[in-house]
Amino acid sequence: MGRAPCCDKANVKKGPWSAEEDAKLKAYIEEHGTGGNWIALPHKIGLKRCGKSCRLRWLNYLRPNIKHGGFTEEEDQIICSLFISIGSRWSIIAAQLPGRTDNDIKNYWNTKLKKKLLGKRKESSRSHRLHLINQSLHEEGDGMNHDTHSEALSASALERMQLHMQLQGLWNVPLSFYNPPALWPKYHPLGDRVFQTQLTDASVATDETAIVDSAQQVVFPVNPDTPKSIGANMQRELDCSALGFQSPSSGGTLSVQACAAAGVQTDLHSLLYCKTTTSVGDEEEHQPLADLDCYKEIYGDKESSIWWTTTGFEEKSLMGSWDSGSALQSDPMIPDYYAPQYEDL
DNA sequence: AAGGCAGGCAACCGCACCATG
DNA sequence: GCATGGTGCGGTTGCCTGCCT
Repeated sequence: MGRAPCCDKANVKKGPWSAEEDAKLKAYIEEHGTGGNWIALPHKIGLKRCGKSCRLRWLNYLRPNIKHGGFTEEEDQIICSLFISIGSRWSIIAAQLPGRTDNDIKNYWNTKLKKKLLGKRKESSRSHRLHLINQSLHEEGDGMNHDTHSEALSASALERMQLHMQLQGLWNVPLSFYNPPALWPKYHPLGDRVFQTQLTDASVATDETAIVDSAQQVVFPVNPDTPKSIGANMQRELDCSALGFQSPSSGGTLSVQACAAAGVQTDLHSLLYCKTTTSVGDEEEHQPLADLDCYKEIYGDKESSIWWTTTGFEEKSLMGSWDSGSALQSDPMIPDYYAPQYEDL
């Protein structure tokens, strides 16, 4: 037996909000706040809406300082960076983009960014290759149930892996370079300071708004507007993985990551906008992605080529020959999905 | 001009988490 | 420790709009 519904579904209005409803809700909340109870709120103001619907409307549309559409290139890069690292944690991603809502970002990702990055590819070919991969893992691995393994490869994880491969294939750098914790502070309003702190003194962790890891090291500054639950979620993320920086004192590779942080903007930018920047003196040279040698090598010249190539994925994953900088081993989040399988290869 | 189709977006749904008694 | 209610979140749905044939 399921739990009781939060409202009387027969007596609540559904569908698009009218201007009058918007005005009522906005006026009430601006004057009284939510009162800490969304369920009771619609009754107070005479709206025949579910409390959850009111909350959603307020958070995604009526709330002050909400931005709609017009995502900037920098925002694109932040979204992509974070998605690659943490997957579809839209609320966490939204917390890094002031004025953006998780719903907005989710829609933007699903309708535009994903297509931009992953490109058009033949679904059948992709499915076939995934089947081969799963089959190989099943045969060579620990005898894990094939179906179970397939299910373990969530769509989100697959997309993230694909993005990893895109980046690695194009720039031939260890995927650990894309370790986003090195990026988050960079992008965050507070980030420069925190990031500099990382570079100079890993022991400093005085910012009250920062999340601190078990070693009392600042690993991520929390947006003051971030709901507590989001902060808690992020803390869990950080707790359950090696997401955080490796500090110089712990023998980490911060300088490399710092370089990577500086470079990843360019990399993602290139993927997103199909151009690459090559420093030639003070000049920047833009060239179409399809003209790049590495692109041709990976994707081939023919339009029918798919991005998911032997050189890009299968060779490494099926033969268990990931580089020392292997994405799946170094990415702090990927192991959630893959580690148990790859350990045995 | 009309019908089909795909993309974009707002909103809904169900589940998980958290606080409280 | 358990039950209950409120909230947050991600996935999904369905409507609207513009484009194509």
